[in-house]
Parts: sequence; C-alpha cells; structure tokens
Amino acid sequence: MAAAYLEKLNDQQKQAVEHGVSGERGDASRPLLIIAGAGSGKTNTLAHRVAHLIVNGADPRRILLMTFSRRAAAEMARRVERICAKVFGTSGSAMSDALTWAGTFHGIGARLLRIYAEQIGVDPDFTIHDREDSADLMNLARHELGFSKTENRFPTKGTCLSIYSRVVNSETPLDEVLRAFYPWVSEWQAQLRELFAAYVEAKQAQNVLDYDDLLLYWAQMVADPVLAEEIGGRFDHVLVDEYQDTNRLQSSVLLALKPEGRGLTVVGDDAQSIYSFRAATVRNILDFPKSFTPEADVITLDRNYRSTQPILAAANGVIDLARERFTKNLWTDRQSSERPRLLTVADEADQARYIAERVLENRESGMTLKQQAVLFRTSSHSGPLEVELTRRNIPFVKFGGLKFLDSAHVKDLLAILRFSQNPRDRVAGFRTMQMLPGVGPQTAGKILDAIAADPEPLAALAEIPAPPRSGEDWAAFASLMEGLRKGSSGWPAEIGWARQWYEPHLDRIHEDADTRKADLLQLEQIAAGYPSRERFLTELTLDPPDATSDQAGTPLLDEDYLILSTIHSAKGQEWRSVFMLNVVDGCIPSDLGAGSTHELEEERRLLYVGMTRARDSLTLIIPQRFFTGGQHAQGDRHVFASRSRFIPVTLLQFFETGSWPVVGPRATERAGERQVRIDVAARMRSMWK
DNA sequence: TACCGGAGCATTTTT
DNA sequence: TGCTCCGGTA
Repeated sequence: MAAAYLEKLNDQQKQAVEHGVSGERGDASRPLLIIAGAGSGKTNTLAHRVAHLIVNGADPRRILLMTFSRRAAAEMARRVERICAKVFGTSGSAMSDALTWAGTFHGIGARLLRIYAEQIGVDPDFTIHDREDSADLMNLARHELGFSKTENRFPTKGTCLSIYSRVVNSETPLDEVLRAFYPWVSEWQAQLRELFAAYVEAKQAQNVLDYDDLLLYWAQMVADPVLAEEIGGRFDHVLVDEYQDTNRLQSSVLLALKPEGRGLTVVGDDAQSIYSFRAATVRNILDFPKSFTPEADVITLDRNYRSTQPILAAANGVIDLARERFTKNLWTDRQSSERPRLLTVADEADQARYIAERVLENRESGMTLKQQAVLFRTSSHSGPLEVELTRRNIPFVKFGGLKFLDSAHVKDLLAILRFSQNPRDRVAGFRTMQMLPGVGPQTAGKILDAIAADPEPLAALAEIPAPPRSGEDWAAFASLMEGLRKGSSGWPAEIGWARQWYEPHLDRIHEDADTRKADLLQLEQIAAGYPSRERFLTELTLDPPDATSDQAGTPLLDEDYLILSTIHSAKGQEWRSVFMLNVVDGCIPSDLGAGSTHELEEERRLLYVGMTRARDSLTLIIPQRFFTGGQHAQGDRHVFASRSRFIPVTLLQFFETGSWPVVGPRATERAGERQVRIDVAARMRSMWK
C-alpha cells in the first residue's frame, strides 16, 4: 500500500506526511504541529503531505494552504503537482489549477473578503493600500487633527502606522503596546487614539483596506459563528507554513476557522522566528498544541539534509547560547573537513573585493553564481559590494530592501490606475491630480471633495472646470480618466494608455526620465500577465516583485547571477556557498535591535538563520572599520567594529579564522586593481554620451 | 497657491 | 545621507 513517493522520506517525515491520513479514520482530524528545523526537508514534507491527502481522496479545491510569501506558495503548489503527476500519470498536470487556495494569509484574506463583501457591508471594489499609502493616509489624518504642529514633536507618520499596526496585529491594547515598544511617545496616547479613529474612518469612507485590515476583517468575519462555519466549512484541510512568524491576529483567524483543529496542520521552527517587528510571536507555535482538546500531536524533524556537519556545529553553537531554547539540535551525516570561515578584513571595500574574488574562484571551479549568495542584516550594507560587482561585471540580483514599486514614477502610474479603480481612494487621487502642472495639494483636495459626492465620481470629473494653471493638460487628463472608467479598451491596454498620458509629465518632473520610462515599460509587461486591472492592482500590492537587479528590465531567468539578499528575505532558501557581510556588533546585532533582550535574541536567531542557509561553504566576514551613515556629522565617520557578540571566544573552535588580504604577493595584485578603477569614471562619463 | 531651497532630523527587517 | 517640514517668493 505504501506509495512509492513515501519511500524517500525518513521516519519522522513519513510520520508527518501520513498523520491522520493513511491510518485509522478516527484520528484523521487531529491537529498536527510539525517542528521542522532548518534544512530538515520541511517544504518537501509539507508538499508530500498535501499530495498524500489528495492521493487519498481529498479534494484539492478544499485544501487551504497558507505560506509566508507568494513565492513559497507557488513553489509548494509546483511540488505537490509533481508528486501527484507521478501517481496519477499524465493527468497530474490537470491538478495544477486545482490547488486554488494556496497563498499568503493576506492574499487569502483579500480573496475571501471580496467573496463575502456584500454580507459584511464592504464594497467589493475596495483597493488595498501598501505600507506607504497607509502612511500617507495616516499623515493626512495627522495633519487634519493638527498634530503636525505640536510643540513637542508628535511621532512621524511611519511611527504612528507602526504603533497602529502592532496594536491590531498583536491584539494588545494601545497603552500596553506603548509601554512595551514605544515608551518615548506614551505622552501622546490620547492623541494617538484620536488619530487612529480618524484613520479608520478615512479608510472606510474611501473604501480602502490596508494590510492589517485584510486580517482584521477576516478575523471579524469568522468571529461570527455562522460565517465562521460557512468559511471554515469550505476547507477540509488547512495547512500553515512558517507558523513561528505568524502573529496573534493570524492565529485568531486560524483558530476561529477550525476551532477544534480538525484537519489543521501547522509547520514551523521557533529557532527561526525573525519577524517579531511585525508582531509575530513565537507563542503561537509554542501554545498551539494546548489550544485543543485533546492536544495537537507534535512531530519534530531534526535531521538536517542541507549543511555539512562543521557548518551545522557552528550554527548550533550560536543558537545554543540563546537565552531560551525550546527545541532540538540539528544533526546531519554530511561530513566535511572544511570548517566555516571567520574572516577579518580591513574595511567594507576589502570585504567587497574579497567576495568578488572568491565568487569568481568558485565559479572557475564549477559553482555557478546562482549557487552562491551574499547575506546581510540591512539592505544598505550591500552598497559597496554592489559597486564592486558592477565594476567587475559580475551580474547579481538583490532581494529585500528598496523595491521596484517604491520608485516615485512607478507609484505614480499605479496611482492613476488605482484612482480609476476606486475614485474614492484619496491617497491615489491626491497623487494623480498633483501630476498635473499647477495643481498642488489645495487644488487636488478641492477637486476630490467636489467629485466625492457624485455617485460616479470619475464622470463628474469631466464636468469640473479646468483648474486655472493646468491649461490644456486638464482636458487630456479628463478624457483619460473617462476612458479608464468605462474600461472600454480593456486590460492590459489601459495601462498603456495611462503610461502614454503620463510620459510627458514624467519628462517634466524628472531629470532622468529615460531610465524611468524603461521601468514603466517593464511594469506594463508585468501587467500583461494579469487578467484584469483589479487583479493586477491587488496582487501587485500583496506580492510585490521583490528583486532588483543591476540590469533594470531584462528578466534574467536564463542567465547566471549572484544572489544578494537580506537575511529576512533569505528565509527558506539555500545555497552551496554563503557569505555573510558585517558580522560585527552594530550590524548583527543591529544597534537598533539591541535594546531589549527580546530584540537581542531575535538578532541572534537572525544570525542563525543566515548561517543555516549554507550547504557546503560558509564565510562570515568582519570588517574592522567601516563608514557609518553620517550620524556624527562632524565627528569621525569611521567606526571601529568588533566581532559580533553572538560569536564569543568559546565558539571560535568551530571556525577557521583568518584575515585577508594575505600579505605578500597579493599586494601587487591590489595595486593593479587600483588602476582598473579609473575605468569606472570613464564608464560613468560614457553613460551621458 | 505652487514650487523651490534650506534646515533639521531620523536612521532595519516585510505582508 | 536622504527625506520631511517650513518659510519665502513668484
């Protein structure tokens, strides 16, 4: 009976896959917690479990699979499909569309909200604000309430939004949140409450939802017993990945969906919890078993298939020093004589040179660039390295940090589309109007007020007399919006229209209009992949393209490139060779994260997560001296750094320590490089010719 | 009322 | 450093 695809799994994995499926019917509904250490084949196990459910008769359309990112969901669906294809023969590919409910918490939430919108009094045409939009709206409310001109400085829009978000996501009262995380703004508690009330009202009046609302409204829906049963009843099985990085609001949703835990499986690793800044709490995973009677079953996967034994030993050493440990040490039988390297270099420039050289050496010996990755705590840490890689023509793609969507021109174009999708969306409208010459905040506000009352606001736009200084641009704008309202030309032609209207304004507003135009063309390409404007806007907000490459535009799918990534974005991934930048106090742990023990412990786990991404080779680099962002405007801009406190002397035994460059023949080599540097200037100049 | 320039300030990680 | 806010000017 045992299916062939189960044979490659180890006993624990097999147990996790078969739990409640192959055995007695009676325990089929028992909730399950899988504690899966780094590299323990977690994704594979979960995929097998889903496939196994399907093979044993579960309806894939009634399986809800929630992962941390869309990318992870897609990967999971792909694997499930492959396993099923083997079992069912060729017809397996037919089920690729069948696993329809795979996505992130936020994505699934958005989808359910559109379905049940009418029942809960929400207009299904709502648009979704990303972080920046939310901050802008918060700012509008902040200004209207007069908090921007207080004697003592009122917290900035970003801080206000963070506080609001944490209150919502952690289901904790405002005063507690302020006390624990924002003690310096506690004097503003009353005003913040007022601000948040205004913010919520504004969102509702404008028919927009922010990220938190997608969870919050979902939680509200399932707080109603009838709706809870209806929505919960859509799914026979609910599986959640990366459970250690969910917050209380998410666990509330989950428990309301499946109060008895029937068909519920969650997977995670408390040692890899690194999202508490987003109100994720490790308590979710720890308290999961006891949330049910009888308690959920727990299966632990502690065999690591990824890293060599010396790498694992070092990583275990780091996490062993954690203040609280809840789980296991990982083990492996992948022997190797190569210990991870702990390398001291003079500064960030040397760090960059070293990596460039090593990466090329590795490639010479047959390791592609894609099999190598450079990880760092903070997106900006990779700056000098990016310069060095560009100089040497080493292609790379960077994950994390600033995104494509954050650039002003892309946001402009999206604002036009969003405004036409939902004319009540004030942030989008504001932004759109102000692209017109001679239209500033005042005029934009007045126009928006004037059309808001009309049942067809965009149609009303045509009736409005052109603002005095907008001249002929107004007519073109009005006809564009009219066209977008009617949707007569369809998707994706609409985005082309909007772009053509926008381009002259782009030329006027920005110096470097040409590179920006290329971005817009790329956006148009991406847009073509979506069936409708609404889907495009929603999914782009929920799942922004997360990579930026040095060659803007071309999707580098076939080419070879080096991976640069923040540690956060590296979650769940692995590479043969991993380099970690700036393993020094102040970077890991980050100065900002070293406040409470809580935060400090998370920084430690961050280092652990980074180290456990490596398969064969791991190098931690310690620049002794580096530039700071310029905090000390007049003072010394160099900072002398020391090895991260997470690697105390007692752990040095796990590493091969050394420094670079090695004195001697290398010196001439470096002198040679310096001459090459002149080329950079030449390249810069040639950009303008 | 739009827009420009200067001053002052905060400063990570992401759905 | 790069962004936001503020005040002066057209």
